[in-house]
Amino acid sequence: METSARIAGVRITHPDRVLDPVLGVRKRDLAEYFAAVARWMMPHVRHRPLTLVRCPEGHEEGCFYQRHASRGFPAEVDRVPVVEPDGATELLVVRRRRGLVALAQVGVLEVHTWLARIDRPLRPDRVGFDLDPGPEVPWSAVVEAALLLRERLRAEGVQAWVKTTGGKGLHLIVPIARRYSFDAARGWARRVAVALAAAQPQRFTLEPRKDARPRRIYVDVLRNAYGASMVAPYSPRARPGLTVSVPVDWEELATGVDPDAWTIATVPLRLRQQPDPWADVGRRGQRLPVSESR
DNA sequence: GCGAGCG
DNA sequence: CGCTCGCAACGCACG
DNA sequence: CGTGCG
Ligand SMILES: [Mn+2]
Ligand SMILES: [Mn+2]
Repeated sequence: METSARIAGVRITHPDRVLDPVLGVRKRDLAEYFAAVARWMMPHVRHRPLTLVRCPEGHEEGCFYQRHASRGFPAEVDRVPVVEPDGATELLVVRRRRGLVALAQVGVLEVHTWLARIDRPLRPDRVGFDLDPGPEVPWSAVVEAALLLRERLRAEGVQAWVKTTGGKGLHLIVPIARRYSFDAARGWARRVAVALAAAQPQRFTLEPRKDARPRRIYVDVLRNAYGASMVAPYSPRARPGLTVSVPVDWEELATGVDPDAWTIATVPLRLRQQPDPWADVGRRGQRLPVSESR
C-alpha cells in the first residue's frame, strides 16, 4: 500500500484512506472523481468564492467548514484578496482542474459556492431557492413543488434551472444581472416564497424547523446573502454513499429520477453519456421585477 | 491534514 | 524525534 | 444580546 500517489498531476497522500465506509470510497477515488467531472463542474466553480466541508478522516468521524486558507493548504487552490463590507480578507477560489483535485488531498467532501462571483462579491449573479422537505414528504411531492415554483418564477418573468441536492431536496437557481444587492435579491425571493406558501399552505412553508412542519417543504431563500453558499453542481455530499448534487432537465425531473442513485461512482458515466442540462445556465443575466434596482 | 511546540 | 493538540465559517431571523 | 438554523 503506497503512502502517496499522483492523480491528475496532484500529490495525494494516503490514497487508500477510506472516506466513506458505505461505498468504500478512498481518497484516490475522490481525487479521480473530481478529475473526471472537472469539465462540467469547473464552469460553475471557477469564478466563485468557496465554502468547503472537510472530513479528513471520513464523514463518520466529523467534518468542519473552511472558507480561508490554513497553513499547508494546497497551492493548487487560489487565494484571492477581497474587500469585504468590513475590512479585507482572502477567499478560496478553484480556478483550475488541479485545484479541484487538490481538494481531495485535504479531505474536502463538499464544495459550496457563493451566489456571487469573486470580482463583485456584493452583487449576486444567481438567486437560489432551496426546497427542504420535512421528514414525511415523499420525493414525488418534492418534484411537484419544484414544478410549482418553476411556474411561479415563469409568472415573474424568469427562467430557472434545477438540480438535486444529493440529499432529499431540490435546488432551483435563477441567473440574474449583477445589478441587485443581496438584500434586494433575497427580498424578491422571499416574496415569491411567501406567495407560494399562501397559495399552497399544505405544501409550502417558510418555517425552517423540521419538527414544526413534518409534511411541508421549507422554501429556504436565506442562501441569498453575502458569504452564504449552496452546494455546487456535481459536488459530493458528506453522507453515506457520497451522493452527488446533479443538474437535471425539467423534463427528466418530471418523468422521474432517483437522486440516491447518483453517487461519485455513477455520475461520471452519466456526464459522458448525455448533455449537461446546465450547459447554458446564465448566458444572460435576467432582470427581476423589483422596484428597488440597486 | 498540517504544523507548532512540548516532553 | 515523535507525538499531541489546536485549528480549520458565517449571515440571517427571532425573541 | 444570545440562540437556532442551514
Ligand atoms: Mn437544502
Ligand atoms: Mn436549507
